[in-house]
Amino acid sequence: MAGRENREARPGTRRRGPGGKVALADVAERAGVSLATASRVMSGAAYPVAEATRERVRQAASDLAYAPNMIARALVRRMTNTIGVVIGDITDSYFAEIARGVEDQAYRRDFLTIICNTDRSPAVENAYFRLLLDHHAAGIVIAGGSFPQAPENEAFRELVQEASRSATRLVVLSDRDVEAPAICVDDRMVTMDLTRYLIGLGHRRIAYVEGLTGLSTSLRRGEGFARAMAEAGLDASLRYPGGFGIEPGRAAAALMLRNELPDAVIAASDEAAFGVLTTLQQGGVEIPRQVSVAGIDDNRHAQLFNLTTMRLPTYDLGAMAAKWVIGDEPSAPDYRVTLPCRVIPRGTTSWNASADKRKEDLRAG
Amino acid sequence: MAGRENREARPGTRRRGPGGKVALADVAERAGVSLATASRVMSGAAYPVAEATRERVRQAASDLAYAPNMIARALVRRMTNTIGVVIGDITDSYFAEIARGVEDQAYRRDFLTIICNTDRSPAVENAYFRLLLDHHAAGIVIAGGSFPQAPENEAFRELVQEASRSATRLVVLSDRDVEAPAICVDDRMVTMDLTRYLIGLGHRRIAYVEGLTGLSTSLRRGEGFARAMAEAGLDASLRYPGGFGIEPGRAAAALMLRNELPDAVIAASDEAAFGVLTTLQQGGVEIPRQVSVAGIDDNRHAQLFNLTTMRLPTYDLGAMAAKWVIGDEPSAPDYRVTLPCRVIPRGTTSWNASADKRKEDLRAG
DNA sequence: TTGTCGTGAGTAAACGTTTACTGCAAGGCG
DNA sequence: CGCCTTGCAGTAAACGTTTACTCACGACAA
Repeated sequence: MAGRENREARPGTRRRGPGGKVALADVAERAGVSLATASRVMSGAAYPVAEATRERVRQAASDLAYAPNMIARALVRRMTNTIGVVIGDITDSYFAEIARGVEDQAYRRDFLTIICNTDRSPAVENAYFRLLLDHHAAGIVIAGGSFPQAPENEAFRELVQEASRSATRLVVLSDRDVEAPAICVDDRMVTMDLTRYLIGLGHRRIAYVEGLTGLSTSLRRGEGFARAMAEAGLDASLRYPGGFGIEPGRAAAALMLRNELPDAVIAASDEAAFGVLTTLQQGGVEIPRQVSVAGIDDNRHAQLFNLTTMRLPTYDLGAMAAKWVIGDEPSAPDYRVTLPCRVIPRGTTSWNASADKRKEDLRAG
Repeated sequence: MAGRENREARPGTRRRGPGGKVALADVAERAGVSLATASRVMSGAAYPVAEATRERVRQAASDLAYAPNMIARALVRRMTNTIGVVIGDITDSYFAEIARGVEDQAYRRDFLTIICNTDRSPAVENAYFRLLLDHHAAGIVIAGGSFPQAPENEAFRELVQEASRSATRLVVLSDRDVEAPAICVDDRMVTMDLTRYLIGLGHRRIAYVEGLTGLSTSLRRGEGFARAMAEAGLDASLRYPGGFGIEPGRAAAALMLRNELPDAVIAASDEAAFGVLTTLQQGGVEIPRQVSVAGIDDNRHAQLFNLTTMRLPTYDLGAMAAKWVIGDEPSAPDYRVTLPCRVIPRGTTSWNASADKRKEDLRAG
């Protein structure tokens, strides 16, 4: 018994290779158990191993500073401990918040978060989708809206099919019209509620600065604005081509300054609203006395500008997606959640003074 | 010859498994070549393969829609096609820009970018470092500064050692005082140049809003401020405890409003400068007539606030790091680059009117 | 004719885990 | 006393590539 603690190398056993990395075989050898037993202890599998043996293996692993090779594990499990997040641009705080939501959940379970910036190119989106599938990511979170007209949509659909056949879980954070779990916001409702809020403040002549042209999100937000205006019997034709960045907001505001000012402006994003806000101010317009301005997002800087905005649950979108990907519930192909949003009233919007006049006119008339 | 196109299965050959995934063996079989040859064609290795054979394999791969299993490849290559980026918080535009720089380069070579938010916790930083090492990332980019006092520094140092023994390349984007390639900015020079610029504008009483307490970057920036003030014979004691966010800027400005206003304020980050700026304005101070304000970073919103700031090459920091990680040059253990920064003068700083008076006083006196 | 070389292709051994089987005691039961 | 569980642990076959060797074959010089 004594002196035979270390058996000679079995086939499969191996001392530390040239890389110097200690492998599970080294741990097994030191603990005097088989590779299988060592694996069962280290991988935390629910498998009957005597407590004494378990402890011996743990000790050996700790002595040797054993670090499991995740790649080898991934090979047999057919799955890496990674979650891919496909977004427009990490530099955009909207996407950054989503990514952060994913990452926080991922970190808790020792998952790694892969960021994929597409710059809203459907081709790049597909390329990344493929890359993540090839990487055997545990999950893929696709966060951008789609371009209903894009020719790449067909390929995208095929990739979704392929994903559903594989073990990697797909979540979509915007209505992509594909068979995949979706965690969304009701974009139509977002602008409807915001528009109603402004109408409620007495504004009648409301301008809308559109989102990025062709994007599904933009389309739906535009619809929401139109519908809310229509239900109040107002004219929804005061629209400006836009985008989600600062510049489009600036350009729209510059146009407004040349004509009769609107009572209020809704921009499809906070950034665009910042552009509108600063440009109007530079043009001598007092906000909110003359014009109310509202954005969508409630990003970190909205508070700084004291901007009224629609708060979007960006972080939660990401966090929920990650939770489902990592979670143990069985796959739910018809999983679909809509998260609520709400108006955050701040200083860039106020009661429309001229509305008082209108009311009086009505009363008098 | 005819009818024998498909040889029977050799050992190692295998039809599509339950996962339905086509493997290289399937391609080899269809092309009527060995696994090795198929591998040599698909992996693009520089190895003599006849053009006809090469084409046959390519065709087979394309017919079967073969997608190589990156995990298996990674196992034998002992390296995944991933780059880890360890940052404070992706939601902070400073880090987002760095991450974007990395990702752009990574994407070009089909590398995946892993984002690791530490929230500036040395413990989390180490945990992620370990995780990335275990993941056999091709490279690790560490972007945050260090806390010279942190007890975790010892473990960090050991991880650096381990990294240097492994094949994964480590780059540090801030002076971490470890044996690793570094791509940095001279933080001392950053504040020195900015302070000199303000002194050049005639400001004498200059306040400094510090960065996050204890962080090496903050310490060096503080030193730079002090040195520039000293060399001009000015008092550098007007310092406010700070941080890199908006709130610390606000708090510092609130304090300033209670006492004699400074001629100018330098904040250790743009965000803090935004806080200073808006709070001073809300307090009735005219910028830049009464007080000049400058930040550090030149982030996306600096332009919106018309903020004078020091432009930091954040994107390039990330891009260069990624290039080196992916690049083919042999490892350069003493690789060390310092990137230049420059002042971006904007509207929040101006010539100090009272300096004219001083000058006249001097002339008269 | 024989030895040498270059070219193109195949064999099989890694890479480091996980896990489906198999095996062996010990204990319960008829 | 034989048989069937049950609890632990070991054997070996995957997982899907890459790559160090080996080999066959034709050309070419000696």
